[in-house]
This record gives sequence, C-alpha cells and structure tokens, in this order.
Amino acid sequence: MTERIIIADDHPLFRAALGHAVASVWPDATVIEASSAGEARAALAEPAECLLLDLHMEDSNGLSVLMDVRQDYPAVPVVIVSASEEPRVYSAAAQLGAAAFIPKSASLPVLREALQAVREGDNWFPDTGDEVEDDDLARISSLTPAQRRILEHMRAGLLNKQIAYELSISEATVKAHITAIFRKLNVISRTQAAMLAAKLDVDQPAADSTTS
Amino acid sequence: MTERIIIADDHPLFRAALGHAVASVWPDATVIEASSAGEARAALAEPAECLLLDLHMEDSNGLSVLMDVRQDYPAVPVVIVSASEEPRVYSAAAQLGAAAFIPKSASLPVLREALQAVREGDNWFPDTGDEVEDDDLARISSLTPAQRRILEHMRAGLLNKQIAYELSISEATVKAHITAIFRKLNVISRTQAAMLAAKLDVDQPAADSTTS
DNA sequence: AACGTATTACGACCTATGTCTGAGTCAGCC
DNA sequence: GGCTGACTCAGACATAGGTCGTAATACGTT
Repeated sequence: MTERIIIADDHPLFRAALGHAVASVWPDATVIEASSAGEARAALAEPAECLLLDLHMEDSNGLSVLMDVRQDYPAVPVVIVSASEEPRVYSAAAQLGAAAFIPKSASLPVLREALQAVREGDNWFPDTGDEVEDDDLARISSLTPAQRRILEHMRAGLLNKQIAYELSISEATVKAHITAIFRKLNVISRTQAAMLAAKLDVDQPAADSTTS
Repeated sequence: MTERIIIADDHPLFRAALGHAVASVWPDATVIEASSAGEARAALAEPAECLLLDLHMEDSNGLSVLMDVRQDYPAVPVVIVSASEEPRVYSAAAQLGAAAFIPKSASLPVLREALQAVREGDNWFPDTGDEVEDDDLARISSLTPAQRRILEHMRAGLLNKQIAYELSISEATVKAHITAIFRKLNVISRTQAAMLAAKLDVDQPAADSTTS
C-alpha cells in the first residue's frame, strides 16, 4: 500500500512547495493536503506515515495542535513547519514530541535533509549553536513595577518631564529609573528601549504558546 | 529579448512556488531570485519586467523597500507578496505605488490572476470592500529619500552621530533632517518618530497566533 | 537666462537626556 | 537590630538631541 503524507498548512503555495520536497523523499507516497487543523485531524483518521504541520493556521492555537496529535496518534511523526525562528519555539516543539522543526526560511536541501531524517526515524532540529542570545523577554520581566510604568510612558513618546508629571514624581527620579532600565535591557538610548518594549509587546505568542 | 522577472523573498521554498506561478503567466521570462532587499536592488540594475517583493526579509523591515524601489525604478511594477492579511497594509502598499498585493495565503489561481493583471498593466488588490485610509502613511511617504534613510536609522536606535557616520554626512545635517521629519510626521521626539515608522512598516507574519 | 521651489547641507545655540554621587524613606527578611 | 532591595530625590556634569538661520545645489517654469 502507498504511504500517506499529510501536509497541513493554510498557504496553498507553500503546500505545493512542501509537496515537491516530500515527493523527492517519499517518491511513491500519496500527499494529502489540509488547510486547517481540523482537516489535518480528519486526514489522520486513516494511518499516515508523517504529518507536516504548520503552527499558524486559522483554527489552531500554535503548539496545542501538536499536543493533541501526539496524544491521539503517537505513532505518527510530526514535522513542525513554522515561520518562527525562535529557539524557544524549537525546544517547546521538541518537548511536545515533534520529530522535526523546519523554519519556513529553510532551503529545499535543508528541508529534504530534515524529511529524510524523519523517514529514517531520527529527529531533526535547526542548529542553534548551543548558546542562544540572551533573552529579551527575561530581561524585560526583570524590571520593577515602577520601571515598567516608566518604560510604558517612554514607549508612548513622552518626555521625561511629562512622565514625571504623569506619575507624580520628580524628573530626577524618572531619569534614575531610566538609567536602571537601560542597564537591565542592555540598551543605551530611550529610543532603543522603546523599540524593544514595543517589539516584545507584539511578540506575546512566543511567551504564551507553552502555557495554554 | 527575454523579460526579466525578479522574485525577492527570503523563503527558498516560497520563491520556488512563486517561480512556478510566474512561469505560467510569463512563459518565456527569465526568473531572477533574490533572498534579500539588497539582492533585489542589485537585480534591478538591469531592466526588469516586474518585481515580486516580500515585505519581510532579513535586511528589510517592510514597506520602506517598496518606497525606495518606487522612487528609483518607477517604471517597474512591484507586486507585494506578504504574509499579512491586513487591509491597512493593502492600502498602504497601494498608496506607495505597488501594482498588486498578494497575501501568502492566496491560492495558485488567485496568484495567477493577479500576475496576469499586472502583466496587462492593471493593478490587483485583495477584495476588501470597505475603504481604509491612513493619514500617517501619506505623511511618511512625503518624506524625501534622505529623510527616509535617516528615519530608518533612527528606528534602528542609532545615535545622530552614528547616523551621520553611516550616511557620510555631518551630524548637523542629520539633525536638520530629523527636525524636518518631525514636522512632516507631526511628532516631537525621535522616539515618537521611530515608533510611528515601526508601526507603519510592520509586517509581522511570525507573530500573529496571539492568545488562545 | 531668470526665477521659484525643493532638497540637501552646515554651524551656532539652547534644551533634553543620561550619568554619577550621595542620600533619605519604607518594606520585607534573617 | 542589621541587611537588602525598591523607590524617591537633588546637584553637577557631559553629551545627545533639536531648532533656527543660512547657503549651495538641482530642477523645472516662465
């Protein structure tokens, strides 16, 4: 009987590209496309050789789909395909039983290498080079409440004088806090601090994905 | 002579998928792949029929690349390819002179339809119905090239001195440009300007699963 | 050629930002 | 009580940021 490979991704073009790569590793496999987590689960009702799973789909909450699938079909290796390049997401996926993690920025040879490894029963994860950059998130969460309030106002583009007025403290205190914030965030100007705060405020999903 | 079509996207697999679609619309064209904004600009040194441009690449932070390209090569139609589904981004791209906007979630037939329209000199944008307007966009696109360059550097958190060095101009000139930028963007500090630039240039495909 | 306008450029000048030193209060903790 | 950490503030200081006036260049108009 032919092997069934399920590709779950909500980007048709990307499914097509993945399909080509799959075909070169499993030449005789039947490729089943799914554009949502629901379709992927439906496709799993019949035995499958492998599941390529996108983390960003309309009806999916990130890694929770992976959890579900691993629970219900532990025999099916799951290859996570994600736009994320965050090492924290790699390791989260690994802990949840993914067989491989492929960033969408991967090239075709890399993709084939990963799929080949999975076919042979191995795991495959991106090479992060051991020591990852220090974590912005950890740094920002080390701020004290007063420092966080001030960072919020900095981000809004207020002057120190305005921040002092808003928080009913002196400008000297604002400056003192700001100096402490810069140290903790490892930046040297209020613009960098504000950009960092803004970036991390949008990047909530990375921090949130393991707790749901 | 053969037509040159440039595909700029940092995902090799997606470039391949786009290449297939392009080949079906421009059968005899030469497809040139670029994996960064820099490579795309280099490829534009020779006449090109069309540029397919991803908004999210390593060395680019969004729509600023589009601005630059439109400025330097107004004759080349630019098709924006983005993971974003935000109507606000569509209209931003339209205002900045993009010929088309294709969400990465588009199917192959839709993609072909858009490319065909561009080939015939038309525009093509996703069907959204209601109008979105953005004063900020109009303001930011009124910046001169020098001002835009400086805004980009401001956004990266550089000091005026560093910007001056990068652009080989004096710090006094940087300051003068910054003052002009503030007036045009209607802000009063570099932090506000940087936040505004970041907000409008956003194309955050990697971080949109948000909360459960 | 003469003109207006937009852009880029610069220096002088004042203000905002950020650092450093030092110090006071308050709360929790061993 | 002694210790620590968070929050508060002030004065002095150095530097970065921002405004203003001014000028050279470029480009299109008349």
